[in-house]
Amino acid sequence: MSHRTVPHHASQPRIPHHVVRVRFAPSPTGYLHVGGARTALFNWLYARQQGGQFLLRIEDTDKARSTDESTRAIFDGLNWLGLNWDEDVVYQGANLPRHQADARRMLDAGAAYRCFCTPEELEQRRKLAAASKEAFKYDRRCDRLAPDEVSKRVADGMPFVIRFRVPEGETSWDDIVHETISFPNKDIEDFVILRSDGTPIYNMAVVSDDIAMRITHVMRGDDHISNTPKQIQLYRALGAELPRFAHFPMIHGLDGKKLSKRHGATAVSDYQHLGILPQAMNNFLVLLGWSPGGDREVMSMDEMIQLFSEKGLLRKAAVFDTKKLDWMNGQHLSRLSAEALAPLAMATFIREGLLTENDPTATSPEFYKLLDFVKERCRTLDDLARLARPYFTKLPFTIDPALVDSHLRKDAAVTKALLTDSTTALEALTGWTPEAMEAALRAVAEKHGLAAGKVFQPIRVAVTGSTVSPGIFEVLVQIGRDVSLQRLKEAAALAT
RNA sequence: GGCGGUAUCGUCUAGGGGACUAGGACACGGCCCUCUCAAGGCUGGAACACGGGUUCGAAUCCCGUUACCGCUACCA
Repeated sequence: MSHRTVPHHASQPRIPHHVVRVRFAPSPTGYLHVGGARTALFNWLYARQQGGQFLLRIEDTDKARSTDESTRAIFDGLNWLGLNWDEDVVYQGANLPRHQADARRMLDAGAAYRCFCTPEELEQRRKLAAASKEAFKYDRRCDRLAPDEVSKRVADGMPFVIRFRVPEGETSWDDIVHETISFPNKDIEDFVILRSDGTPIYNMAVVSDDIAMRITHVMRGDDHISNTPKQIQLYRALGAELPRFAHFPMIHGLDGKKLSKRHGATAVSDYQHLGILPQAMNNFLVLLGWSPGGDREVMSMDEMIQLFSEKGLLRKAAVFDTKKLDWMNGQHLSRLSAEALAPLAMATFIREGLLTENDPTATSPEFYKLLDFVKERCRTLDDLARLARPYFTKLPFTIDPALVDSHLRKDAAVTKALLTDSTTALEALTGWTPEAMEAALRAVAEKHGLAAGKVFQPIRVAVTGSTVSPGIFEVLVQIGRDVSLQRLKEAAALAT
């Protein structure tokens, strides 16, 4: 049986055929999860590198599961990641008339036929096949109906679906990731393209939309590999040029199973709220299923665009193990200039009460200096806010009671003496410089017969309220003379 | 069950017939640096699923087995 093509006369916007057009087509049935984000990222990188277009299509045809809230979550996630899309968002549900028209064209051209079998009958036959351990495949009985009989049933108002008649032969394509993949057509059943209520089935809607959107490269998860031969048949029957296909490997959970909610944080927004930088998230995701080759790992967005290649695409599913994400975030955090980091850290600093909306200090040289001061020892934005807090000297300052006990009240007498001597020594300084402080404080340590660290650590706790900070002299400079001395005195008072 | 896909350290990966006593990164251990914590440096343990071929030679090519994953709806 030879397949017939349907003339394609819908008018299309004129787009040079060499321009790459890719799309991300999520269904709005939940948050944007990391697997979807990775697919979006790959498409975006490819488009940006090729100077093409990255389009967004919301596949909202499943009215029961789709929500506006999910659509917003997808927008928010993509925006946060910086994966900006071109042109208007396409809502699949709005294209129903075209989906129906395309199905109709195939029916009229004889590439598809009406099927009057009810879901119940089909279910029955499926069970029967399963019982005798046979693979069920629709037996085309309705394709053998006489034309008169078909007309009669239609006239009688009998409900029917439209099935695509899969021609004989073999369907194969040159996948960008997998090279040649091929399916014997005998293993593809005559699939439904239009339901009895007139709405399209997934494969129908996708192909109709991808043709209309002039998609040149369909790049998606490899769970779509077995949909591809069906879609290729549809392209052919519709007389449309085939896009190139790329099937990316899946992302699995730690247990090797398909990633799902029970694997913990899988929404990109989870990581946003955990203080992860968007570029670190992208960097981490891009390495799941792609490698630039060699030892390259930490990359800026621009570098990713430049380096992204078909050749580096992997075929094996990757396990989503976020241990490396924290490390990667720390790398990006320290490499970012304070000016670039400040806006990214804004939300966290506001949440932690260090800044307010539109705070002028957020763009001040002092603030940038502070970020540079602490960023290297941070892995997340939360770390950054925590470490920066002691230097907001206008804010109330308290020392964690647990630290008061462990660092000030333990050996209270010695600690008190150390703190008061240090305070006196620092007060006597003519210049508030690291060099002068170091000399003075090491002298204090010597006087007490202690290692310098034994003096520095109580001071650190006294002035930062923490056991972790940059070098203590720089800390004292950053905090300033008056506040430093004041905090030292307060800490000494606590050491009893 | 049928069809399709995949298979290198715990994890992410380099590797595309000899350069492999298999490299890097995360994580873990040790050491160095050091006023704490990071960062950084050095270092240790840790992998080519199995079996057949092809070849002078295979992690790399072919076949099979096994395991895992996906699809198998009038879901997307």
